[in-house]
Amino acid sequence: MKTVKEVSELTGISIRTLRYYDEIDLLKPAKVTEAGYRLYDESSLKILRQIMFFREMEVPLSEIKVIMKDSESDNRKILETQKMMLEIKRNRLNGIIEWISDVLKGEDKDTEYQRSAQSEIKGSMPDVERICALYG
Amino acid sequence: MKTVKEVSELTGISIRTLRYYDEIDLLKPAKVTEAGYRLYDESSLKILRQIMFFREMEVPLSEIKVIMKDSESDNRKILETQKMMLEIKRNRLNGIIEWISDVLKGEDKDTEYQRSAQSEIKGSMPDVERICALYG
DNA sequence: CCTACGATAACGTGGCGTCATGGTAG
DNA sequence: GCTACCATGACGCCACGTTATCGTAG
Repeated sequence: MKTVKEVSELTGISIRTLRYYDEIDLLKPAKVTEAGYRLYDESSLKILRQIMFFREMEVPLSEIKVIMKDSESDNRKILETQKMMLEIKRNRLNGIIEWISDVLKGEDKDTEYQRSAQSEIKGSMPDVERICALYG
Repeated sequence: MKTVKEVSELTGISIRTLRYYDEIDLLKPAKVTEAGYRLYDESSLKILRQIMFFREMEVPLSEIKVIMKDSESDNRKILETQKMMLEIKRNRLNGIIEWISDVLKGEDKDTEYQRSAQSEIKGSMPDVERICALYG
């Protein structure tokens, strides 16, 4: 049985968010103590990780709730749904990456994209650092 | 010169959002008519598409503003930043897909994941339809 | 008794959606 | 003069972050 702080540290989900998920009946604690303390078990963690996944896929919490209820305790079904979503997303990414690569190639020959004042890779791209900090 | 509705239909960005981006100085219209009508040109559309990209990558609008200002008119730099972000994301997706595949394989032999009441692929996975409608 | 951690209000924020009300272009 | 579009408030919503205030476990 884990407290909110322990779960938070294990999963990266904030305590506030755990409270909120309890409030909207998305993830109820496995037990609540006399004093009202939320306690989570292993099964809670598993559900929470699935919630985290769908959230990363930008599925609204209301929809996640339905999914989790529909496929209640059918782990394989959830995993297959997740795998499918990931593959769709990866394929889309590959498409965009190819497209950008083409544009970058085309830009060297100045096709359709006007090139800026020589580009010259100035300052080794400070943007990249910003993004990595945010995103990597 | 395109009106808000035209831009909205071309890009899928709502009129409200265009107004909001104007309001927060993220994307100002190229011109404003006497009567206050917002008018956008080709360059506006290009910028808007870059904004859309970063938004899809979950970069907050405040950060997008900085990026767009930093790399002002340096198209190649923005594109390279975007390509890098996409590759990072794709690689992460591949990792997760592999992981799920392993879990699904392992589950057949009942390793570590308890299998649900036989799974039996019931109803050809209604979740999948939900997700596709939302997500595909 | 102190400190670290728990709880519940309750208000704030980002990124818009959604009216309501009124001006404008063709 | 009608209709389709434009504008500006202003309030609503989701998914939390952030105090503020108070109880509790060790």
